[in-house]
Amino acid sequence: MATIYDVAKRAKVSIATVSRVLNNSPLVSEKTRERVKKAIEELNYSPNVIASALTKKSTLTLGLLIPDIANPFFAELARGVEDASADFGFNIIICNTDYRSDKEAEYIRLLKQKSIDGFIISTAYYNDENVINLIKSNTPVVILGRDIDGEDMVVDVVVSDNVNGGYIATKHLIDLGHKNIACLLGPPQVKVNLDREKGYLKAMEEAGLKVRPELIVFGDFKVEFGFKKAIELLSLEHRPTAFFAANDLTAIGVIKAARFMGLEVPRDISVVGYDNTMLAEIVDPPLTTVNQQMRKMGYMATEFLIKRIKGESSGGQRIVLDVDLVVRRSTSRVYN
Amino acid sequence: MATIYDVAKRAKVSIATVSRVLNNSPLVSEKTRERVKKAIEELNYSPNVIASALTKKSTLTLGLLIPDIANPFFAELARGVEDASADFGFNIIICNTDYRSDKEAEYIRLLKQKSIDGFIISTAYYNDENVINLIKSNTPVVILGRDIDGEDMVVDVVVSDNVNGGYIATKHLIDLGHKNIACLLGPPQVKVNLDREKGYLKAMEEAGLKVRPELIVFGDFKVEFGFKKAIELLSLEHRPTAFFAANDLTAIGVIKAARFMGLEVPRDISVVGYDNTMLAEIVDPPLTTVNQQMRKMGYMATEFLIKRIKGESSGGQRIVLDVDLVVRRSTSRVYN
DNA sequence: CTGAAAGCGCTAACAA
DNA sequence: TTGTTAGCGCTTTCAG
Repeated sequence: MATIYDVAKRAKVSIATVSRVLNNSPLVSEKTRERVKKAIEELNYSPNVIASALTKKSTLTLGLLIPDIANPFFAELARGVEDASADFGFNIIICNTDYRSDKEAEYIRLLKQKSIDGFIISTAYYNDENVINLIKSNTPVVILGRDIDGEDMVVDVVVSDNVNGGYIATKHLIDLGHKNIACLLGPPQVKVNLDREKGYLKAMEEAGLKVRPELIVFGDFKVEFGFKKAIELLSLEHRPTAFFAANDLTAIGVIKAARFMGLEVPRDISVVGYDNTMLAEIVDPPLTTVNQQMRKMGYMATEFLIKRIKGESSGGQRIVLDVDLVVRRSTSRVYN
Repeated sequence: MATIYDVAKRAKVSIATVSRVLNNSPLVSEKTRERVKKAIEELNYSPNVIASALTKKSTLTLGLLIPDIANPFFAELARGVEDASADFGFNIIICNTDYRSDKEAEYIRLLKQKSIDGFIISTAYYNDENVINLIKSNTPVVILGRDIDGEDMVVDVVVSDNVNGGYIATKHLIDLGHKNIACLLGPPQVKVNLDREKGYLKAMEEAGLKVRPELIVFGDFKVEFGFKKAIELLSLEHRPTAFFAANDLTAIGVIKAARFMGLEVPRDISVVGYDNTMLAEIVDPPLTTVNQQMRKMGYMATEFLIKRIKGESSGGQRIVLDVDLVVRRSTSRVYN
C-alpha cells in the first residue's frame, strides 16, 4: 500500500503538502494541488485513517449499542443509523448487549480503546450508570429511543412521543366502544413504558373509565410474554375485550393467545401493538399499531451526534418525534 | 486518558516493559509484571488500539457487508457474526449495500483505509468483481451464505446445502401428493437460487413429475414479488396446488395472494418457505420452511476469518451446513 | 530480564 | 506557498 511519502516523492513535494491537499487546505497552489492529485491517482493511494486518527483523534466511526440486532425494532433503528453514518462519511460498529449491563460496560470500554468518535445508545435502562459515566467523561453520546434524566449533562436525546403513543392507541380502543382494556408493557426500567402507561391512563381517565390495576402488567417485550399474560387475563371472570401492547411482538403473543383460546381477533378481542415493524403487516390479522418512524429516529440521532462531533452543535438537545396510529384489522367495534 | 508512559513512570520501568506485560511476553520477571499490573490498575489504564494498530497492523475489527440489516435473514446472520466477534475480542462494522455494487465498492475502500483485519461478505452476486479483487489483494475474506468460484483464490466459504434445501422442500410437497408445484426464486445472479432450483428439479424428476417451465420464476426475495407472481400463477387455467418459495418473505407474499383470491392455505394451496426466520412462526398459518441455521453460519464464518487472521488457518475452506425442514401448518395433503 | 531508540503513517506548528 | 520537524501511543529490534 502506497503511503504519503510515495505520493510526495512522485509529486516532488513534501509530505506536508500532500497532507494539505488531502485535507483540502487552501494553502496550496492550484498547480501543485493538481500535481499531487495526479500522483495520488496514479498510485491509487488512499490515506490510512488509523495513522491520522493518532493525531487528529478522529476515526470517523461511531459505536451503536443496542440490545439485539435480530429484533426488528432495533434492526430498523440500526438501519437509520447506518444510513446517516454513510451519508456523512462515518462507519458504525454494532454491539448487542442483550439487555446486560456488564456487556454494555465491556463494549463501552472496548470502543473507547478504539477511539471511536461517539456513541449512539439505545440500550439503556433509565439512568443507567455506565451511560451516565460515559457522558460525564465528555464523550459525545446520543440516546436513541430511550430516555435519560439529562439535567446536568450534555447529551442529545431522540425519542418519540410515548405518552401520546399510549394515548392514541388506547383512545382508538375506547372510541370503538371498549371499556375493559388491558395494557401489556415492557420492563418498567425502560422509561418509554412508563410513558406509554401514562398515555393509557390519560385516555382512560379522560373517558371516565375506571382503571383496573390487574389489567396493567409489565413484562419483557417478547411474544411469549404477550401469550402467557393474555391467556391469564382472558381467563379472568370479567375479562378484557381489548389489549394495548407496548410492542408488536407482545401484541402478536396476544393474538396467538386469543386464537389458542378459541377467540377471534378482532371479533372477540381487539389488539393494538406498538412500533409498526414489518411484523405488523405480516401477522394475521394485520395489526393495528402505533407507528414510531424508527429509521427516522436512527437517522436523526446520528445526524445530531455527528454535528456534535464536528463541533457544529454543543449537544443537550431533546427531540421528540411524532407518532401516529396505523389502523389495520386487529381492532374493531365491540358489541356487548 | 493515561498512556503507556504514565504506567511506566508509576511502575518505575520503561515503556518497553509495560508493552511486554500488555502483550503477555514471557520476558518479564514475575515481580516487575506485578508492579506494572498494579500501576495499570491504579491508573485505570487501557491501551490505545489505534496506536498499536499503527505498528501491529491489527485493529481487532472486522467488516460485515450485507444487503440490508432490516431484512431478518441478514439480521440473523449479523447476530451470529457479532456473537463470534465478541467471543474472540473483535468488533464488527456493519455496511448495508442494498444490493448495489457501487456501494459495495465504496465500503470496501473505506474499510481498507481503516485497516480492518478482515471482511465477512454476504452480499455478493456470484463472482462479483469487487470481491474477487479484494480477495486477490490478499485481504482475509470469508464469503457467507453466498457462493463464489474460488478456484485460484484463498477464501473461505460458509454456505448451507441449498441444493438439498430445494430438494427437501419440494420432496415434502410431492410426498403430500402435489404434482403442480411452482418455484419462486430470488435473483439468478445469486447462486443459491440456482442451487435451490437444482434441488427442486431433482425432486421433481425423481418423482417422475413433469416440470412446467412457466412455474419456475426468478424474482427478488420480496413479499411483493411472491404476492404478484402467485396471483399470476393462480390465475392460470391449470394452476399449481403448491408453492416452493426461496425465502420466507416471498412465501408470505404467496399466502397473502392466496387469501386475496379467496383461497385457503393449506386447504387449497400449500406453501413452503426458506430460511426459517422469525416471520415463519408469526405468519398465519405458520409457515413450513427450510431451516438454515443463520446464526450458526454467521458464527462459523467469523470463527474461520479470525483463525485466518491469526494465522491459525491458511484459508480456502468450504463449509456446507446442513439444512432441515420445519413442518408447520402451511402445507397439507392434496385431495383431487 | 530490561531499556533506548527507531519507526508505524499522518498532522500541525513553526520556519522559511 | 511550501518544507522541516516534532509528536500521536505503541511495538519491536538491538544492546546491555
